[in-house]
Amino acid sequence: MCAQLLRSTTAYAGHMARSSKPAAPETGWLDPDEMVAWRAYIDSITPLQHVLEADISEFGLTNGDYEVLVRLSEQPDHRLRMCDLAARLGLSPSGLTRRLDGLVRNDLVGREPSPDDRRVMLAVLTPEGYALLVEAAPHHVDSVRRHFIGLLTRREIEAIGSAFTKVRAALLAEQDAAS
Amino acid sequence: MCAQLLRSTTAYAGHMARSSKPAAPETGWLDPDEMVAWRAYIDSITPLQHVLEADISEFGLTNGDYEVLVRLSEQPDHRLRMCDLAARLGLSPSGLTRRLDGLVRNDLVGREPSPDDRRVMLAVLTPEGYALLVEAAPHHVDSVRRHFIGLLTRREIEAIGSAFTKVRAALLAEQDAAS
DNA sequence: GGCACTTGTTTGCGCCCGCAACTATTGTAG
DNA sequence: CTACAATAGTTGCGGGCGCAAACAAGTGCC
Repeated sequence: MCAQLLRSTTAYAGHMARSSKPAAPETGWLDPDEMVAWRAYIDSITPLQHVLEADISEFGLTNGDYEVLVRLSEQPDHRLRMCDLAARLGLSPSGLTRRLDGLVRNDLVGREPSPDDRRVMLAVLTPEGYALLVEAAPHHVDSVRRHFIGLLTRREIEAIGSAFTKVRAALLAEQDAAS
Repeated sequence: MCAQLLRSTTAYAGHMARSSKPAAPETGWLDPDEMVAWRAYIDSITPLQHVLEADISEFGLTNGDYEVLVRLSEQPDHRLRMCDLAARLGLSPSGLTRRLDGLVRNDLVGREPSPDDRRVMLAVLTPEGYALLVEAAPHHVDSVRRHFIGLLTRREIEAIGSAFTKVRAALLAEQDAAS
């Protein structure tokens, strides 16, 4: 419980001993509430991904595979340019190529050249892929509820929604600015 | 914005068309608030890890390396059994072995056999490792504040703290029960 | 004390994925 | 029209990491 604070104060004390300035550049160290939030978040995300992965593996999918199917299913024509799909998944171009390789092997996704631009390949959800998504989605949602959403109060859910919406927007703005 | 809902309703409609039952097994689909929270969270964690990784790379560290140094620094004697360290990091035994390989090569961490149990190796923070942590920590905290904590209200910080504390506790209890 | 059983760590293998290099188009000047 | 830049995608390479097997060492039971 207070290990998080010990952690920070340990390094902080060391920093204090070596630094001539009284505190960090401009923002300062995390206060107890901030530290609790950050540590709980950091300690949760990895195991949370792991349990979701374990649950979805029942359908022969990885978390990443599932996310591909979801993104394609969101499109009216069930297809998406590789680069757009990569951006939505936060994946590098090469990473997306390999991931699609696996899905294409299993006939869950197809590749087709775009008629508009001969550079682009479209990833297209196959009927099999859509059927598998439809089958897996309720179980996935159930898994999310059991391990995450279902543990929270309405107030916490709303706060997480507004908080991470801001975080996501800031990250998107930052990477847009970098381009 | 409403893509999250479209996403879910798309798959949900497909499921409805194929299922004879009126809804998911017992819990049901995510309502709008829950969906916003889940999607914002899922869309944030990967890019958030990426920016933190980019910031910490200034010190020649990966996020995972940094976490090793932190966990060791939390211990009074700056050492930890491999298996305990692996558990704290959510890493498999083999994963931890390789990660330590890198840190040992850079003299940030040392290995020493435990005097109590000749099976166990202790990972020990070297003076260089501790010095690097002390140097990097304020910048890391600043990065966390700029990309995450600093964007949130006090209410959101408290809610995230209590929410993920519960999530983490449930995940730990679950994996303890599995052993 | 000996023999099974558990625990702690490392290694072989394979998968995932990012980076840099390369190819194929398309867009833009001149 | 041609040359150069920008964009889309794939491939070679290397690093990170999980799983299963191997091995070492401790524990329990007779």
